Amino acid sequence: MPTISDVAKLAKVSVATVSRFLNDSGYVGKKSREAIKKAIQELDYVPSEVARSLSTKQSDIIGLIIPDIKNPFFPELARAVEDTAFEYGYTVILCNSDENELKEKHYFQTLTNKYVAGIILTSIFDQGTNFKKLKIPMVALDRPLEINIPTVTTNNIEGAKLATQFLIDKGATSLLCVGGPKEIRSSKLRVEGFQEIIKEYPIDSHIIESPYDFETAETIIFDYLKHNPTIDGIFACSDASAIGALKAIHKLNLSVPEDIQIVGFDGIQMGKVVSPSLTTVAQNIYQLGQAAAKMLIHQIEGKPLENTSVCINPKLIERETTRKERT
Amino acid sequence: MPTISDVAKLAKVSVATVSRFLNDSGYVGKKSREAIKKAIQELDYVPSEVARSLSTKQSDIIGLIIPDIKNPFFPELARAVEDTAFEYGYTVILCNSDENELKEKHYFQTLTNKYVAGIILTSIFDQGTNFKKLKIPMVALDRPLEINIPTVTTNNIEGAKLATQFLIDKGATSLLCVGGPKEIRSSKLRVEGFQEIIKEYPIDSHIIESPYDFETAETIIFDYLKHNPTIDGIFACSDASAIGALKAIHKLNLSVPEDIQIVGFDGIQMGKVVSPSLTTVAQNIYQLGQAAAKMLIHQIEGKPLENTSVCINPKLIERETTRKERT
DNA sequence: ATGAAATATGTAACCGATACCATATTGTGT
DNA sequence: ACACAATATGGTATCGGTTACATATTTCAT
Repeated sequence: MPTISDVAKLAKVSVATVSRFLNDSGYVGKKSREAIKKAIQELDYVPSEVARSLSTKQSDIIGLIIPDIKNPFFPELARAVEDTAFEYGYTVILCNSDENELKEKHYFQTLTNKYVAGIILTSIFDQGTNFKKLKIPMVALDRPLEINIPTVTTNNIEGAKLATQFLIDKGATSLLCVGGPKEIRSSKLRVEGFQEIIKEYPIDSHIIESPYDFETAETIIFDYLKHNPTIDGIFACSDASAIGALKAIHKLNLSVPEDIQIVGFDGIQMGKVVSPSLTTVAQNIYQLGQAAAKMLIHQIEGKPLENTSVCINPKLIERETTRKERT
Repeated sequence: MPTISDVAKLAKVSVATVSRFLNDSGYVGKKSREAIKKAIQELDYVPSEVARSLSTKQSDIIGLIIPDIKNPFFPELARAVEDTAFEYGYTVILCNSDENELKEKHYFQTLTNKYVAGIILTSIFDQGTNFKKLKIPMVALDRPLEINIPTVTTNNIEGAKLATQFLIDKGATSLLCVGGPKEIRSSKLRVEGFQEIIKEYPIDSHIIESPYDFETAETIIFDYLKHNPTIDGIFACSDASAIGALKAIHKLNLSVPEDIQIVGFDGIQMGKVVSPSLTTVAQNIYQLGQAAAKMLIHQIEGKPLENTSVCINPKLIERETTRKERT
């Protein structure tokens, strides 16, 4: 691999001049410019990122910390982040935190030690104190944090309202809201949205909590429905629990949407594929990731942020777990 | 951030001694050892990976090049790789190649420029010449390459045989094999396995090709089935196309498994969730990723590889797209 | 013509490690 | 006690860039 001094030698200039040329900093004469261009071409020279990082204390790596790439929500997000990073010449390190605070801290340590340019974080912990110390550009994704860093989220309240209103419009009269783990703020907001609509109607409503995975959700919902047979509409705060609900209802020998209607939240691929296919409040996951990556890169490159936080409106996708007509 | 020389100063030794201590190379006296330990503790010192990389021309980063993390097969794989990397103190850069040769090359360039310790590659291209030049530790994952590098794959032929035999045992008499894109070697092998079983039976068989995504698969299979109504068993070389098949059959107003039985290949999550749930040849995806990562790290750390290639046997999971009893 | 400003370029310190080489000290066999 | 090996440690070049500073040349207004 050729180095900057190889280029300098071939172009008969100093390394400083080559460096100035590469970074477009300071003056470089026309002749030198040409000579350097030729030398770079000839040697097939690419500057060493590592050396550059050591010198500038900044690499072209972005850290992406998410709970678990296996969770169907995150692949698309990761893809969006990687695509955007790629477009701007950055590279992505993938970190699965498992929502484990220690692991998350460890990643912070590792990433800063690599002089990453920035971090995109989907976390339930309020790492406030940690961040401040680091002062690396950062964007919170999907789940708003307490501390004041730029954030990209879906409009959770609005989405929940959409879903709840839709269920009511389709004739549901006794609603169950399946919330996610209470540590997750976005889930809390979705429950809030649900409540806001509910309080405007003289309607029977229930709220339960369940983790975001189908198996557990299925069990919990199964039990709850068994003891509450009046329920005829479910708003699940995640598609995963919606799918769990679907299975639970099947097991109870009830049918969807005739006996119980379901609206999920997230818009993961799987929702298309289950049957009946899932009516859901779809987040624009790709857009979320893209927005976060762009915001981060803007920060990194010192461009002013027009918005310190972005809130993307979700869209209700009507599929088969809700009725076609108002009953 | 404290540096090695801060530690040296505090411990009243030279940086060389600290370095020797850190890397356990060369002699370090007992007194120095203690002093250094204390200094490190006190300063909360962590060696700079970047500086180390520059010096040794090797980082603790592993590059993972896959076609697309959105493809449901890869999240679990990526997770396995990341987990294993984490366990051994490595970090993973995620690269989505989109099976685009240029993009893949670009990633190779970027990764080597970062002095990555090794690369795990799922590619259809035979980058032989590129690799040789780089001579970075490398492992081919899932899709065997022509060139001779360590490889981790599922036993595709065996899996296909399992599936085909199973369909025949369950009474299918006219089989359709839905292969993947012909550039993908694993898909070719699955078709081969299919053929090997078929030729032992006096059975009607068809082979078609379809990309690995449901929408397209659905269309292609729909058309094919319409013109070939005798078909009563489908072996799809991917779960994605199996799910496509499922939908196509529904559209034709036929039922699964009564009219047509289906066996997929891959064992992705989604297969559990569709209804009827998918009988499939499940790859042990996590194990694949883990094995690949371990092999790579062994190479990196100069440990001898006991096997230059690992072939993991898949397992047939019987669910609802095949009949319970032989007809 | 002249001095200030703008342009052009080179030297060398620095980023934070590693590792080669030289030197000093200790241990061991005879 | 002496030679020689083993142990312990430090100095410093090096990895491949960036950048502050010094110096040289050109441009240009007055």
